[in-house]
Amino acid sequence: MEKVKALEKKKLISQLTQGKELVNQLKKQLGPLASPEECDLLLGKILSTLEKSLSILSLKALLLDGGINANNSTSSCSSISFLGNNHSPKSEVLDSSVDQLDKNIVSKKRKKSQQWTNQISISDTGHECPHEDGYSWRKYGQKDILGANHPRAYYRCTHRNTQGCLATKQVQRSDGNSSIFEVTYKGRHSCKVAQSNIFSLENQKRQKHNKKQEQAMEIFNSTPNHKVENFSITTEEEVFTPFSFPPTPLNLENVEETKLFSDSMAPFSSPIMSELPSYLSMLTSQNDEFGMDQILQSSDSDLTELISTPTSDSDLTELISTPTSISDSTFGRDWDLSVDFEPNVTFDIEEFFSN
DNA sequence: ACTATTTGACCGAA
DNA sequence: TTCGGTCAAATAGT
Repeated sequence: MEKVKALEKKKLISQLTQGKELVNQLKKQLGPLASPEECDLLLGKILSTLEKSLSILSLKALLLDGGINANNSTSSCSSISFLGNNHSPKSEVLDSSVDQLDKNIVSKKRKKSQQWTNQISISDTGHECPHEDGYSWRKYGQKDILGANHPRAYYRCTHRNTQGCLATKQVQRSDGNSSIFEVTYKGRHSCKVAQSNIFSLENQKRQKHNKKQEQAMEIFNSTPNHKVENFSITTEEEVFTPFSFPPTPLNLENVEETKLFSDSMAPFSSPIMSELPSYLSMLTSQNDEFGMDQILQSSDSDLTELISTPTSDSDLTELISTPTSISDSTFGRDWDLSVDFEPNVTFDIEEFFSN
């Protein structure tokens, strides 16, 4: 356990140092010759760094709290936010999720909620609609939120009436960075139409990605000093499935949906898949403790690149900030990291690591 | 005509 | 009473 603590501390320091360095770079970028693209890139990296740091801290707090229970089969999920401050309106959503878990613990008689809450922050860096996620949404309301600079828009699945799909989402521009949209998903899609939409969206993304790589290779090869002989185009598997385990079955009752994603979709393919928890990337470095080294084959740095580095202004930068339920027997055992993070946890860092 | 969005009203929780 | 979430009539777009 001591080893793990040292590793955590080292990782945390490394992440924070990296963050500091990136802020310095950004500071330089913000001069008269500032490049918006470069600033966007740096901001994404900074956010990712902070996110990972907080992941480490949150997981540690969670572990201290005895939050992970590998045998627990609860479907309760929640979110963690790294982008807002304590007064951010979305923290209310998070708090409610935590409350919900607490209530579930206190009263086991109560039926467990079928609802899951998720948050994905999307940096709107380019031409793609920041809200485009393959699903078909219908806006049903907008509200000015106290303390927030931007109103919150409420969407529900278009197929609510026709198919009874109860999925909803909330979209709000980030207070700190208005180019970032904070998207909170609530409820699962039960509609069938959405799945084909997502699949087609994913295919478009993959095609774009491959095209970019081909272009990059051409440019690279045309550079005299950078001739590449074995430039292997990364396979879709490598690009889109940084984790080697099947996607999260958010609703075990909804086998069809789960199967579809398992068979054909990558973890980051949809809102559902995008909720792969950032703290899992951190777990990869602790996999000896969790026995996950056979499961999580991607390195931490790989993940950082995959998650936080936009390859062009048309790429969506999905800052995955939401741990959610992971329950899948494909792991060789029944894993369930259905955990709730308290985003507003405060603690003494020295005390934190001295435990 | 049909569908989507806007926006003030309403409701429930805190 | 306040505030976030939803409803539903009005409006806009096709």
